[in-house]
Amino acid sequence: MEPSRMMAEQQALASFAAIAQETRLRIIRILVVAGADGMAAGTIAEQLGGEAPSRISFHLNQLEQAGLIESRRDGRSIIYSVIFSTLSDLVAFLMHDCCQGHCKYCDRAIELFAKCEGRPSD
Amino acid sequence: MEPSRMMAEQQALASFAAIAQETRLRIIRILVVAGADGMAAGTIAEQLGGEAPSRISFHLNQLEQAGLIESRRDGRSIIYSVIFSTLSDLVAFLMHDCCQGHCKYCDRAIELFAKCEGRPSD
DNA sequence: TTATCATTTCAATATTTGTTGAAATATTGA
DNA sequence: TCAATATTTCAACAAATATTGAAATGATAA
Repeated sequence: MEPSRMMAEQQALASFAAIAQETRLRIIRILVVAGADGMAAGTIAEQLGGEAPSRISFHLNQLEQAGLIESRRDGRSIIYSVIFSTLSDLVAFLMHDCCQGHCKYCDRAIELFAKCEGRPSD
Repeated sequence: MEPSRMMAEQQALASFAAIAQETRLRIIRILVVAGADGMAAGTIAEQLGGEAPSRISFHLNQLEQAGLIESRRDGRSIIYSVIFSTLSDLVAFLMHDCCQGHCKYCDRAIELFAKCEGRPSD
């Protein structure tokens, strides 16, 4: 993969920092399951066991700043959803760090992974 | 992949925190290139541009605590090397978070990636 | 047109993480 | 043994991150 298609290091660092936190990793997992529909902030908080709203809001904001999730308003609620391409780029970045791009298995694995992006098996 | 073969969440959190730092990410990359031979702490510090030894030592320790690298003494030097299996498990963990394991592409990608572990193309 | 609901923002505080320089430890060679 | 080398450990400090509760914002419904 050419460097131009690789996630920038600063973006990768921000993404790793974002998911290196228990609550935020749980949020990502919840949103991956929710898929393209996304989920309201309040529903996420509920699934997390009713934590303080300001706390959830703080972590949602961290994830959004890192480019891992995005939000839209729907009536009173704010709906968050995961940005699969960022997650996918992050996996590819980590793979390349691991094998330094001189392994045919990784290139093929990245190629396959790019076809996924959270969609169910087809 | 069965949950039993999956990296534990706490291990994943520790690994993400470890690589979510510029100096440490650079160390990982240097050590991936160094491969199985590893590299002495001083040589790593040199490649990083001659930072304070205590600082490098601090970050090497963080990476070792997270299970991403290991060390052995060789004379006066301490040689660090990357633990490819941890890196590889981390990629697999992130992939599963992304697609929740219901995607055939990911399963195949993980299978391929497991064959790599930093070895050059063969 | 006010009350309520969903969420964010803010300020205070607590906690964790990173940096620095000096001193300690371990190994080797003179 | 003594000096030099390689690295870690420690204590002090600085900076970044997380939590809390209260107040502010924005949307809807009575």
